[in-house]
Amino acid sequence: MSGAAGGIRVLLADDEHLIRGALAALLALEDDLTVVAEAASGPEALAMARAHRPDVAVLDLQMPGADGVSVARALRSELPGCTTMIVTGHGRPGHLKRALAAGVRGFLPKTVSAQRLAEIIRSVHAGNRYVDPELAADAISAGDSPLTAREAELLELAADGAPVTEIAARAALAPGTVRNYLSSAAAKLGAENRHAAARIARQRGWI
Amino acid sequence: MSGAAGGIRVLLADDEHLIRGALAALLALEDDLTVVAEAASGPEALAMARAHRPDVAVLDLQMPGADGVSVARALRSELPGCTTMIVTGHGRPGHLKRALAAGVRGFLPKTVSAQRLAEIIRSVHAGNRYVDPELAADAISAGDSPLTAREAELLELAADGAPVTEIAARAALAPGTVRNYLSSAAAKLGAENRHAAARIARQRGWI
DNA sequence: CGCGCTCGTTGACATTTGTCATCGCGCCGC
DNA sequence: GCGGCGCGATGACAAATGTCAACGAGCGCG
Repeated sequence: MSGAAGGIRVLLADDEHLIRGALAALLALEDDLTVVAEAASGPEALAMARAHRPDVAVLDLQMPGADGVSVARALRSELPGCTTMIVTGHGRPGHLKRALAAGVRGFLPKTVSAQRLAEIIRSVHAGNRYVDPELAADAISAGDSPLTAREAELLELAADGAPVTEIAARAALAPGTVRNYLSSAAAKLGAENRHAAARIARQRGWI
Repeated sequence: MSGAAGGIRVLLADDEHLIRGALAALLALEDDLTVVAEAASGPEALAMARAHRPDVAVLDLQMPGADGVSVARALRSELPGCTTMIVTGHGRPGHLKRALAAGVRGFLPKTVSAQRLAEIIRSVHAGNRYVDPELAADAISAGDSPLTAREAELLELAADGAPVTEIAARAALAPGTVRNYLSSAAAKLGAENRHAAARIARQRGWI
């Protein structure tokens, strides 16, 4: 099931051409790694994976269409033999949690070096897991989301600054109910108001 | 004043090791480009520029310490012979405007290819300017900030969801005054309230 | 100079938002 | 079955926020 003579077959997905191309060139220097496909969006990454059946998929977290975690989840069911890794610029604790739940085997920030990335690709391909220590520490200290499903949902609707009446309309709820949930969410997050709460929740990756 | 035998001397500043390293490797393949220094933060970029006096400085917009535009401004006065370029993941219209005001000669998103980047480096080094067409269109359609200095200042203080009283204290103003500015800013931006206004202003790069 | 203009500032008033006490519902253990 | 418990929902009340009209300071212009 592993790569052919060329070594480990890698899929690279990142919407930033500059980075993707540069990365491809750099990984190509490693004898045992072969970049067999590149993609600039979530759907494209999926299509490429179906067509080229890579051993390892290196996915950016933020891509147009579908984020890295969604792609990883889809790959897990469609191509069980393909190991997935997430690479991200700014890692939010919640993302890491969701990524691991989606079967991702590696999670690291873009601050690592290319050589380190190559090592990690080999490592996860060999069956190990790798999570960036700092991101792991953040995730642990941030802990689980204390929000109920309803609270998270309403907080997300409130995140763009919409007034309560609009949120109530969109959620088909009474305005008072909405206020109550948001108030509760803000209290749990230690925020002064729902807007600050939304910021915190987003920062932690909880919405 | 131009580069020595090695060609155009380039400084690369980006906090993402992965990208910076990969980019350096890729640019090194071009005969007429030499990466003489790399930096992972704003201050480091400045120090490196002072030490190595590059012909062209390629700066990421978002870096720890000081953003690319600040670095460009500092370089403009300290090393007039050094041409500056900004490379960014998500370009906001206001950033482009500020960058041009800071004397930046090139502004492009990370979605361009490495080869294109090399061409643009040569072009700006030759005295031309380059602005990504799409970013330019965004900037033009977004237009100038309609906010007065005070409005922008207070909107920025309001951006993290702080209550009005706290903003008033930080700005040494009466709460009513703060409300009035924020209200005015929200009206100009077509927002329902100050939080939505802050989002819009940030998106447009006006704060 | 005196005029009109804009910006910064303020307090009074209406509206929105946050807090609280309360109620109904479904679920689990006993 | 039934009492306790947590979640979802609601309205009354208090506090924060947004809206409005107004005033003074600075500035360009006839």
